[in-house]
Amino acid sequence: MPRKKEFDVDAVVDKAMHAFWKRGYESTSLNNLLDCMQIQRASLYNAFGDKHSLFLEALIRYDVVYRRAEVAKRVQRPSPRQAILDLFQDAVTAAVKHGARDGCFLINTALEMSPHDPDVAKIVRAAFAHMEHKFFRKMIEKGRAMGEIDQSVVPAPTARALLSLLIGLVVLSRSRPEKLLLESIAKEAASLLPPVEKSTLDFAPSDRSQKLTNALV
Amino acid sequence: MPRKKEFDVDAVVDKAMHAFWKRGYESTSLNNLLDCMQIQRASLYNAFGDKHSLFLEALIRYDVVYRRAEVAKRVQRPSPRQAILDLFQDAVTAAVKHGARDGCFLINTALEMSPHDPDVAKIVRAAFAHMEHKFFRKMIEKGRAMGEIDQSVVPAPTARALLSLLIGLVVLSRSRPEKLLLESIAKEAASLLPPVEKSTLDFAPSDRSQKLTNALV
DNA sequence: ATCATTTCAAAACGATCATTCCAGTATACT
DNA sequence: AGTATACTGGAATGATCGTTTTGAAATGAT
Repeated sequence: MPRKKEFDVDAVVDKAMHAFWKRGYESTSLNNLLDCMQIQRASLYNAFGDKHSLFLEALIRYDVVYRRAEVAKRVQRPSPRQAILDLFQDAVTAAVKHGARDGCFLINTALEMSPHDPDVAKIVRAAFAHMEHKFFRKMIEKGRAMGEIDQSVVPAPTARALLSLLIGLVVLSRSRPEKLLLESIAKEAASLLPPVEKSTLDFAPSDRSQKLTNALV
Repeated sequence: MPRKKEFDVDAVVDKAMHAFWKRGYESTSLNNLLDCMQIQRASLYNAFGDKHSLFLEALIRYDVVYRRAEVAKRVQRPSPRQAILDLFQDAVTAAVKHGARDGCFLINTALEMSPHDPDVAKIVRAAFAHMEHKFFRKMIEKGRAMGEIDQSVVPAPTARALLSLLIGLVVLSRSRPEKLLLESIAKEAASLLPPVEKSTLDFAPSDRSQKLTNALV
């Protein structure tokens, strides 16, 4: 009966996602979207309803395809502590690389729309929570259990601090994409994750004093 | 010869600032602005040129009146370390307080406009740099000199990390304004600023292990 | 072949956008 | 008094916004 759809829905949502990612919601016009998506007006309204619904689909797609899939890969890494530090390093590399200055779609959206748009707020909240619990906290707990991260590191608050540090890094990268600056932030993440102490002392010096400590034992 | 201006320019820029702060640049229409500023169209264009110029004035005013004046007050505090921690605590309090959910005008703008607007980018860059150098780094150096912050804390990278942590906190507060979550981030700032060790050991344990360390001496 | 649906292409909708222009009036200087 | 300027209150501009509608061609199942 019906004629078959002639475009790949996922593919055009992906294109819309990149358009919204680059310019935000308000600054991306329907004409911009149609140019990027290479479909007709009627097709867009038929497939997605309206601009706002399309945006939600694009945002969810970003969360699922870009963030959660990425997290799923990284959680399998053998060293949880290194997985966290690598995430920071990769964020720096991505921010510095030419042409990749659009930051994070979720963070951009969190500021532009979350406070005024409940639908968006819900997605953003869930995405941040996922990153906090399913990556940072999980990796810290795993690292502690493996004896790779010191027991003095309390998983929940440290996970939050790492998320906050990462978000700050991404925000800063949009106005100051200098590798040195961003890298020194990434390095501070390590300070929040002191490795287990090999010394016989029953307390844990910070990562910063690690060298001196090792000289003592 | 000329008739005197009948409105206080600073006062109307201040009102425009709050309008832009709340909704961003694109979502704030001329009519919105006129309603908030309580002046006529002609007066706005005569006094400021156009919307974009008005925005720049509003952004500069926010930086100078809100951020730099605030920093100027805080740098005079007797305890540099406490001044930094208080800044975080105050950020949490402001974010949680009802009706104060608009975040930071500079951070909002950094994401909405910086990548596409060189004029804005310049102001934002300078504002972040001011916060980093004239507050965080300066306070760390002062704290080290006073013997309040451990010598193992390297001022420049730690200042950057604290700025990043603060920005992350403010971003998160817009989608997850839960006091407990934000407070635990604020507390982690202390981990980056270990106080000087009173023990006879010549290395510095982290703030986290402070309690155990004190039990030893 | 018929009919439902999707496609393409374009026009048209009403609303809103930033900006300009206008006439009329009030104020402050020479 | 005269004149330059800033005010008020609108109207008007041209552009763009998101969305709806229209009409014709293409497609797929009964």
